[in-house]
Amino acid sequence: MTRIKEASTIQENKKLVFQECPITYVMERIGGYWKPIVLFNLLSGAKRYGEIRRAMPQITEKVLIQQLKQLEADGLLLREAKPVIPPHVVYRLSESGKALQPVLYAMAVWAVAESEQNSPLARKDLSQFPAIE
Amino acid sequence: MTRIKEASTIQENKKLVFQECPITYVMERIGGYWKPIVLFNLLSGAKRYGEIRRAMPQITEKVLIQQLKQLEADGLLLREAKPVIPPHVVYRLSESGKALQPVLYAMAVWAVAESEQNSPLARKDLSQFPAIE
DNA sequence: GGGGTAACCTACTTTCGGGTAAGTACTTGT
DNA sequence: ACAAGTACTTACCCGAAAGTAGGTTACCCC
Repeated sequence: MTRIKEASTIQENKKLVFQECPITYVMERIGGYWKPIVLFNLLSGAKRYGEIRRAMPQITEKVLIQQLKQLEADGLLLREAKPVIPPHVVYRLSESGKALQPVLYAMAVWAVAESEQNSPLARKDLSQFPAIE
Repeated sequence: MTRIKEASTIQENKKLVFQECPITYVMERIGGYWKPIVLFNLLSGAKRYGEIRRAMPQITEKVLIQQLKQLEADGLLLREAKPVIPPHVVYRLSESGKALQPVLYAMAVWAVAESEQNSPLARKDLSQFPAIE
């Protein structure tokens, strides 16, 4: 008699757990590789699309747009487009996005401490970590 | 004359940017959906494999093991296995892992504030957020 | 000697994110 | 008349991640 695995209710469980684990909530909103990096780039102030792209040469245009759209739909940043030619689009953090500053700062502190341990050459400092506004 | 897109050097760029953006460093080590959640569950202390699994019914066994292995290989947690039958395996945060406590705490603070805004019903408090040890 | 238990492992399949490359609309500059 | 700039969009493809389902070991208990 082969028993059946109890893993089939995972999709149900997911919904319940959102109410339990705060980190799960965070991952649903800013999870993934790129979103925190985009948010970090906007911490220092509103930027045009092209500025963001040049600040992140690692990401492809397609994925950048996609991440920006998702972050906008998720209420983490605001898109302001002036109807001119050539287009002029500015992205800025929403209030929810600004509220992530402590999270990103804590990440940066950890990153600096860790990379110092691993390779003392790559020493950095946080003196000019973006504040808000 | 069709010009060639300048996106072909993305793999090269990625390496360079690690030295520039601290958030990128963080994403390389704890990026992805599950890793922060696993780390959060270990913040309150060492746990057996089965405890972690029961604490995270959303994740499949396969993926949980995989994430634990990756976190171990990445030096974020330590695995201690007692050679008994049935097996007895304990996972605990390494020093690097413990150093993530402020990051996870900042995330939890944000999550609580945000979920209060969105649905005042889901009110939570952080009074028993895991300290370390 | 059959069932329970703990911490896995393996094979298979589907899904999804991401990479590459190119095109578009409209204007300004030469 | 052509290139350049701006903010995208589209199509195609690929590999990695994740889900599903089963198996394994070796002991203990009844």
